[in-house]
Amino acid sequence: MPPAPPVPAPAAPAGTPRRPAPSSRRERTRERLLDAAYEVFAETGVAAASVEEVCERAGFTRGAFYSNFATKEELFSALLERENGDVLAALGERIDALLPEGDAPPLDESRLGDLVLGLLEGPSDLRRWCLVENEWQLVALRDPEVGRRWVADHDRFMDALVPLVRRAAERAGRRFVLDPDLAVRVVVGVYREGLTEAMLRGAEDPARLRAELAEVVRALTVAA
Amino acid sequence: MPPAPPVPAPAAPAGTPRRPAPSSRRERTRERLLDAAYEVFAETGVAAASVEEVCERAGFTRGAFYSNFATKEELFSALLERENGDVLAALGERIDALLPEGDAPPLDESRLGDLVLGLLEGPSDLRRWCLVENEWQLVALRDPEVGRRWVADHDRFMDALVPLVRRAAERAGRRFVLDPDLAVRVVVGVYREGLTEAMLRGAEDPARLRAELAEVVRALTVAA
DNA sequence: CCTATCGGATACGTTCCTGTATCGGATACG
DNA sequence: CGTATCCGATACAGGAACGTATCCGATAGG
Repeated sequence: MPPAPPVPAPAAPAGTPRRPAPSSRRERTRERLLDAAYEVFAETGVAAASVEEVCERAGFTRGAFYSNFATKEELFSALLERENGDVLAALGERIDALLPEGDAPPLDESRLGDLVLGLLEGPSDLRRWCLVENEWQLVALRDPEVGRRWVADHDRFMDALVPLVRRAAERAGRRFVLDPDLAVRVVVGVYREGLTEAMLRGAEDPARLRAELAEVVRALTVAA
Repeated sequence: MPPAPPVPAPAAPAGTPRRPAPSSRRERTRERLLDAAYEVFAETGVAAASVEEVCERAGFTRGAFYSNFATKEELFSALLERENGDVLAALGERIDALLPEGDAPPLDESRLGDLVLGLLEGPSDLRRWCLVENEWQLVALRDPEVGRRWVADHDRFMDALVPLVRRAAERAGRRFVLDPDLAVRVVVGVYREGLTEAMLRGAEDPARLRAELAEVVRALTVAA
């Protein structure tokens, strides 16, 4: 059997229109392995996933994998690095889009929920990202090494988010009645919790979540 | 080799002083298998845990396991049932303890954080329970069957908690400025998040968490 | 005390996955 | 166009965990 026709890259499975296709051969296979890992890890979990399954999904054999990564954990780590980078980049873009430099018309209080959603709704495939992120957290809770990285990334995310939320609140003519840091954590927590609960209840309806977020933000702020 | 001396039950590993030791032989081994599963699942995760490891930890061979459970998933399910029952029972007891029938002296606002902690601080080994619960949620997100059970148990928990929190707030002379249901979810969310973050940051200090909870409760309520 | 049943131990065969060592086609470069 | 290097495919043990079939000591009932 000839070395398997290179499989014309599964037509970019409705994801990652953001990343430019890398040029070198090695990078391409790495990228395809990461794509496959993203799918498989989300479907079956990291621990239950076999290297074989990931390779098969990517259209490779294990030879390709062991030529690019030493272990499954290293693959997972690389995946997190890639996706986290994307999420932060997307967050930056959305910050610029939602709150442009020039002082635009002040925000309506009733649109705060939309604003929060607009900020947090990062990854294209929410379900996948939610699953992998939860898994990541669990791994971090067990492995101190991973734990440190989780903390670092989490801090980075918060550092990007908090000042933005303050600006948004100001522009909406509101002020948080809590430590802003804590307030952001509360809102993010509600968002995450609401998301997973929606997934579990099978409700694809984001309206409820938006309303709840708006209510929480309203409750945590007062007119400045 | 004689059928392995029954190993005098590992001296009840600092947990479950609550359950009375069951009498029949079968129940005892079941119980010991569940204890071991609790440990192993928390340490390595359900997926990564092998039936063998659990049996070994319990002082049995796989024969005992397959005589009591069909699959690892069934074992996990039984474990959840047992622990969830304990958590709910403990919650009920704490409700009675913290808010006895007769109208006691009204609560100080500043002690709300303690109250919340007192209510939520259920299981003796927080770390273990946190890990297993997270794992449970992940399994639920992937398996609709488990998902339904998660939702049911979650609702049951909330149904027990919400009226209590309302009473507590009343007795403290405060009123929620949100839908109480949502408010409780917010507080529980902050608690959970704070807990896992504390675990990840290695801070065993519950003072910070208590302060944050109190602040959130204060922000979400007004004097009645 | 004797016997029947139960429950856990033991001993298999099987399946799946891993990791390495080697081979051969593809790509880059002169 | 030819050659060297790279990189993924293939082949090969080895190991780990699974599930079952069977055995035998322990417990309960008479």
